Amino acid sequence: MRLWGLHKIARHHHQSLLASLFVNSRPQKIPALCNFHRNFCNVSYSPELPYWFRFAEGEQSRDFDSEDFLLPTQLESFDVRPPDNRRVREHMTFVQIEPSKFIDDAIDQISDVLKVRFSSPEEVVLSLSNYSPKVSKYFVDRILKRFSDDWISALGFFWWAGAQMGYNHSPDSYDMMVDILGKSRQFDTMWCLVEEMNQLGGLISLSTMTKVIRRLAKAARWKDAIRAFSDMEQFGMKKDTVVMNILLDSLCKERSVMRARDAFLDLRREIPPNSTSFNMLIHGWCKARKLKEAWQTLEEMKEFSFKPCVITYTSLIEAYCMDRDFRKVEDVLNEMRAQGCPPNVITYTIVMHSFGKANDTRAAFSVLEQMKSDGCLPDTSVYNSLIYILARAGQLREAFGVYDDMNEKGISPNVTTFNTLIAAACCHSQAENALKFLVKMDESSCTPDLKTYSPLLKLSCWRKWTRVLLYLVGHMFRRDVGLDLGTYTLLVHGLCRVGKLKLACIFYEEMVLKGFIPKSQLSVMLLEILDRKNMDAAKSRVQKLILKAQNMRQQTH
DNA sequence: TGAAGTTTAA
Repeated sequence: MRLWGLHKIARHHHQSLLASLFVNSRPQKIPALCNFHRNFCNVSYSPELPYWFRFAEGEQSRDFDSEDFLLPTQLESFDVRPPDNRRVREHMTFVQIEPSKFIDDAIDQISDVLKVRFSSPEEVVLSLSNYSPKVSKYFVDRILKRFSDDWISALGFFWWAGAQMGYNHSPDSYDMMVDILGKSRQFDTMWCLVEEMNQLGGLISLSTMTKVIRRLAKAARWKDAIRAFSDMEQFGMKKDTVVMNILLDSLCKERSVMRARDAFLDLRREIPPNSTSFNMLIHGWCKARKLKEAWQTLEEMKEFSFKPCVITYTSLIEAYCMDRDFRKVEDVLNEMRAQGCPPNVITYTIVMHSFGKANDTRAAFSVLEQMKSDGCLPDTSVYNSLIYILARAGQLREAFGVYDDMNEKGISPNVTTFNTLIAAACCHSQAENALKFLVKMDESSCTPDLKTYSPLLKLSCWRKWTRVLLYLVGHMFRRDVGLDLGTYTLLVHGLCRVGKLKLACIFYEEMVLKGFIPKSQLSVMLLEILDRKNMDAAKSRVQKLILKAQNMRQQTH
């Protein structure tokens, strides 16, 4: 039996967008794919509809052998280049060669090397020793971003690149590397790198320490986070209010207001707090739904002779909104006005949005009116919220209309705008519209993220549009959007449900190899189905992966 | 990501 996803593939034989999905399949072996290629070139281009989608739609009922596919993350060449889609769509069949293509090719070449699972960064350096592309900051940052959840490859590459003639890492790239190590909880290695930055001199900045502190707090290493702050002076940095606030904020955001408060009580004797310090704490209490403590902190704030501001009150309002306590919301709004501190766009957005969430569309709109009559100019977030509220109320057409409105009024959409639109369309099974927005997004300056794709992926699973699904995964890879645990889970689960077991296994395998630990429910489900279908080879392979995942779990705890 | 808001939950 052939191993999943391990076929060698030829480089560059197809230049077309969709054809890249099939790079791995050998046309002479699979007639359907030959037809595909021929059909593809003759498909008439309709500007409204992504052409690849039309094709995929016609194919929805046909199954194919997923053994003939590689995950796009394993493909050598996958021609969906981010900034250049307009030209691709005009010409449809061929991507023109750009000067930047050479850099992109070099990036791909190095990526191919890095995709192998190495057991140490040293091994990575060794494997890269035969390569000598021209290294630049752009180059390094692209690779680091792409491998941001694979610290071994990232670090090995980082060392290798730093050793190239005529190239020195920028402080920025160092910070990225520090962040990657922190994200994968390689704290010893992270500290070594920070030490190196210190020795080289002048590389450690506030942003470095911010990353260190936030990552430690996120990993529940609160004491270490506080220690990192206390030891900052040995890196030649001042412990001032700004940094203390970063510490407080990190602790608050990681669901540990109590610790933030303790640290605050401890530190405020040596470092004078400012109103930001108090606002952060109040926000922390609000997020933890400890309204009493929030109000207490507000009193303390006054004792320190800081006046509560819009931000202070807005945090409290948000907390009451989460409780759907709209009477209290009104009280705080009135208090704000009485204090000469009127609500702003953000305050109103929060209130409007939570009325929308509570399915009270009318109330939401009356907040919008109030906001306008108070002279607040609606911004992108307000429009985004409106789109969400309308879509939630089933008024999809109106929601899409808001998008047109924005463009007319010169308010630029952002990632969230597109994500909301795409999610709304998917939610109402309007795949075509969802994909249209994805294309529009490519034309705009917004870079998609995971949230852009997850509703689309979910829908493609549902509809059994395997090709669309694979296309999307390739699209993600090209834009350096990595799959996370949730997305892998969604894919494996969805694919199992519609009976695409081999493909589900491929994703499952990649998930484990990337170091994600699947929830046991997922593994059990996959095994059960494989068992029922008598897919013994697949089953034993999955069992091995489960063992591997269990070992990983033990290592991290 | 990071002083407050907009995307995601049966």
